Amino acid sequence: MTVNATDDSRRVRKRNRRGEGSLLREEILVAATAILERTGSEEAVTLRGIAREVGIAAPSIAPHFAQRTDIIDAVVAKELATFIDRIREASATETDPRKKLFAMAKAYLSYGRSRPGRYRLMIGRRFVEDWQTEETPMVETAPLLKEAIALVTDAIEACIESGQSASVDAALDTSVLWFAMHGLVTVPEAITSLDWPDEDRLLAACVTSAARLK
Amino acid sequence: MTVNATDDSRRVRKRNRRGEGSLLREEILVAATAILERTGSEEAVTLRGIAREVGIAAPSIAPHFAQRTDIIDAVVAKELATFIDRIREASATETDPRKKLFAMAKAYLSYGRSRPGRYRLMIGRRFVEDWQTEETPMVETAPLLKEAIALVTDAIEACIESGQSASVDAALDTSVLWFAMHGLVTVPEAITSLDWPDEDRLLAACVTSAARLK
DNA sequence: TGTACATCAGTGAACGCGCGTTCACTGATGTAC
DNA sequence: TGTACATCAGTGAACGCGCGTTCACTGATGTAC
Repeated sequence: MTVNATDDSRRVRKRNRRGEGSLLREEILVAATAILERTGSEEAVTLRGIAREVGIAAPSIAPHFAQRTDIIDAVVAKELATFIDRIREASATETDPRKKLFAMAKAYLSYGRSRPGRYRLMIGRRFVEDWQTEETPMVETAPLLKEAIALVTDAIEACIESGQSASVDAALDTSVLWFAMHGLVTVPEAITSLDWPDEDRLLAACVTSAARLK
Repeated sequence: MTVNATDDSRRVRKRNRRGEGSLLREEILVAATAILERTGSEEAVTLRGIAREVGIAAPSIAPHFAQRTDIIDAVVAKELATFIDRIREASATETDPRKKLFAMAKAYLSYGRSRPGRYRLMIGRRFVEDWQTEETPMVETAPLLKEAIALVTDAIEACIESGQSASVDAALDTSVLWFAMHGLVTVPEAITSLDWPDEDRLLAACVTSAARLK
């Protein structure tokens, strides 16, 4: 019986070869993501927990990430890139602006549904951070977000031009669509005591109302 | 110098008189709410932290709450009641259904803005809980929520009847309005790197689009 | 081709901290007589 | 009216736990000669 019982459960792991030490960085991020998604809690992503998952000693994380929050930041940055990719790809699959809007909304929803822990962290992070430390700088999200926002606003404008939308302010309605999609992803997931309408109908209703489609 | 330095910072507090021991229960809830609102994190609401805030020893909480999560549950239950009250009051201030909708939406937004920690906990709690423990029973939220939902659905239906709304499914659009309001409360608060439109315009856009007002 | 050695990748024990929880206790106060 | 005492409200020291972090270390491996 060893003093530290967690050693028993440590995964077998081969040390990286010389010059390949930075591979561990990726393993750390994968483990942090897995823990986050499993627990749904940012606080549950601890250095020791990650170390256990990867099969290393906890201090081995230090050369790769100075602070625990840097790991979270890296996970968020990676997830945001993936998320925006999905939106971009969805937009590219259609040419009709109305279909583009639906495709992007569907991509948004299925992303949020398939990786709820990461989605929540990505959209909700700053809130807690600022209040707790007042110092952690935010991941540079604005350029990527603006790209996705522009895709939606352009689609709504195209719908207005083709007479498919009654919107008079595409930028404003883009925000409304975002809000509605965020609610669609998070609210039914949280409030399970109610009978929600069918998800496809909710999705369609969010898009048609926010973009004021006729 | 005492061994436990936190004793030094403990608030001065008079013990309750005989038969009034349950007053401490209220003090515990007030302290838990204060910590939650200050930190924005449910995990930051610890028994020792509450004890420090109230000015008691940590074990004194045990007779009032068997588990830490019971305190959170009690805070959520209390907040939900307050929240629904605000919506109900807002609805009662107007007779015109269109104005009713705007009044309720405004009440929703100002509630969320003024007590963001509690709002997030109230709407987002089940998510984390289920994943972590699979056992904590949810506060009985359904009846209160259904009451507020009915107020909104009724208002949308009245708008349809008076020709003010183009909605064809008031219940469905009530969900959309909820989603949009939830997004309005939480997304701009979290994503501060973007320039958001004016809040009044966002609020108006959420209501008019979700309820399909003409 | 062989070998010495610097360096890289990571270890393991130890630390102090805050946490939830236990358990024997204390002292004020209401009440029975 | 006075007093003994049961009870209520809460204490304080101690526990084991998981955490982040430190620091001296180890042993495999690539490279210079």
